[in-house]
Amino acid sequence: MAKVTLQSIADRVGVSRMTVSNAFSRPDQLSADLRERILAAADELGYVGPDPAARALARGRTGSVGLLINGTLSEAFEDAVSAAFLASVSDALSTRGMALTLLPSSADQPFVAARDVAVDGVLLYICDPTSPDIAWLERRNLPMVAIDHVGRPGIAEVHVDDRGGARLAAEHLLTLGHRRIGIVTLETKPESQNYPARERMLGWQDALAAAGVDPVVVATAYQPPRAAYDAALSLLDRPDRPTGVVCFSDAFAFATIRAAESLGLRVPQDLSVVGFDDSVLAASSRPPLTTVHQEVPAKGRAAVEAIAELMDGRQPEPVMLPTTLVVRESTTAPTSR
Amino acid sequence: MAKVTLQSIADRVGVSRMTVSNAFSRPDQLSADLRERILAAADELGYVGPDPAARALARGRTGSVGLLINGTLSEAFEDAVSAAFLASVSDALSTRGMALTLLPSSADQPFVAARDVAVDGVLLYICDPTSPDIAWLERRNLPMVAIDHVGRPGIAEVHVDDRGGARLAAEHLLTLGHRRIGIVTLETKPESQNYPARERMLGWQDALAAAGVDPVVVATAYQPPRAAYDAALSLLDRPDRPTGVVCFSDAFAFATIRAAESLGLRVPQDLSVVGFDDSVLAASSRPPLTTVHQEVPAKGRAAVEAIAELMDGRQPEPVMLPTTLVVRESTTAPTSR
DNA sequence: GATGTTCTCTTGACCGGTACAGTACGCCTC
DNA sequence: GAGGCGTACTGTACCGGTCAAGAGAACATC
Repeated sequence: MAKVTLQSIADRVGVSRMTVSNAFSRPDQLSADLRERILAAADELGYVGPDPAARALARGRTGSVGLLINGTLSEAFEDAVSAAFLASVSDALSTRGMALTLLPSSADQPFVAARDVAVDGVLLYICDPTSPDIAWLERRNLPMVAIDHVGRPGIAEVHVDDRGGARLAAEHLLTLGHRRIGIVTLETKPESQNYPARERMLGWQDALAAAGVDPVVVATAYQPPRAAYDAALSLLDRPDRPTGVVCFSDAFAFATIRAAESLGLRVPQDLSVVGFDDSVLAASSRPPLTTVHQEVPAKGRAAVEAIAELMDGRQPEPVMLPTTLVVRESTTAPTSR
Repeated sequence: MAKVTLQSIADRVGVSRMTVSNAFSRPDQLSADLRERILAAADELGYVGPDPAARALARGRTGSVGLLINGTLSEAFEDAVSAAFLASVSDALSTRGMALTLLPSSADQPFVAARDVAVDGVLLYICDPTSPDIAWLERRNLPMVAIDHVGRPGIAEVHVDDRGGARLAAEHLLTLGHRRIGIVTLETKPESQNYPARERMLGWQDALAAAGVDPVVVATAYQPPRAAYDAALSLLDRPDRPTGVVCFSDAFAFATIRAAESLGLRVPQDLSVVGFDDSVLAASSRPPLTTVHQEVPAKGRAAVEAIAELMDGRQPEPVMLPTTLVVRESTTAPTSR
């Protein structure tokens, strides 16, 4: 059986191909009656609808937005926060009639998704700004929105108030009376600045410096929960261990709590722990985690909003979403010792 | 500035457009010397590479595979197991030079991704086999692979030995000496049979029936952890409560453990709990969860393998991956009471 | 009754590539 | 030196749509 195209339907009905195209894509351009007949004929011939690839070429839009993530996606998905972000992005896109295409990083592979996959715009989620993939995207002149990290000139931005949130976390410990405070965070390599890690560090330091407290910092390369656990151990397994710890994320906080417990310390009695992100697990963990809440779904929606504006030729305002402290049961006043 | 196409490069170098195309897509078709010159000219003109949309139309392949998930993606992503599956799919695809496009379900939306998005094949992950989206995909004649659920004739399948794994879980409790056994599982609506839920139920029943044990079943609509928690509560908050429980998933098991603890029951001393999936959280939870292990990354790879075979015109064998029991600390012999 | 207007449908060009069947030429073979 | 063959490049016909401008008829306007 020959392939069914607009032309075969047109021949069948006795109209021009363009009219058939309009029947599908611009119903207001023809009479309702004729449209009915065309759709009937199309159905009869087994036509499914305009071919997406052909339409993409003709229209200059593919109807899907890319998401670039550095490293393997496994890492990204295993984190509750990124998973929630992805979900909200995808949901927001679909209400606008677009799909989400995941662009794997091209590291050590001949296939360069950023060059070879058809998309109308790209969200940069956890990306090294110096990555060659971003360079490809720039050459393609694709609209880009950077989430949670500073991109380059010409790249729109959506992020959260990491610094302010971190400040709240540290101030919370200070207000409770803690003075020996530890920080368990992600190592920020100088060349590939992890924006949230840097900003959160600044926020903690803001608050601690204002109170004249000198924190003990342990930082780890990205590989929670194992690495965070080890880092936390090294922080806690010493005589002058902190009474309170602020952590880069909830995942880091959970690792820290496990490390504390393995040393026989109870949270929060012996150690107060503050997370960051307020992931779905934070409320139901034991003890329920005091953490900094960020609006992940709103972040996804804002990113989609921004990319849509760019695709329409407008220039979106940079977005910075608020963070708030959520006090649960993993923090309390230090016991005098 | 005019758009750079193969033609403009061809004019510049003084060769035919086809030769330029070959320089990019089939390097063996021209001399290395000329190819160099063409690439240099392309670079100079700011050419990025063959336009993906045009190439997709001409070649008849888009280079991306769709993933259809029923319901909002939020649900899918929040589950550690599906997230891991997605990650492995995406990684496996990228090594084959393909990207993954997420196709949101069309429920209550005018936009039908299954009809309008350009993909070369589709993975059906957690899909109602009767969904209209699948009907669209069938009309488009796209290769399809169903994961974890029975599709229809013509749809390849990849799943795990749910039934066998469930049997192992139940036999484990029986071997430990449990005789009052509960089941906390997902409700399977008759019309949209959830394949894993049904198969696992069969597996539990296989083992329990063979031992002459009549389980107490509580099933819940899909909305863990809250619904699973409530279901588990109703199971445990009675005088003749079970001493051991098998659960649909690790998430259900965690909910069950929380429910038990809220009633003052200790796991495993007062209640043994077995999960399913062996998600990343199972080993590090407290207590570490006895559960049924399934090879999620292998499942992703197998699905990609199958879709690739279909795209090559071959017919893949149905795949069934093994499951194994992983005994940790959430189960023990029942205390006589 | 000449002059808009609106509604419907058609015409022709174009989107930016790739497939396939040549053609031209150099080299080897006997 | 005719025939055969491999290499390097070209010509033409698609792939299956959409856009923008135009043509013809029906209806309204003055």
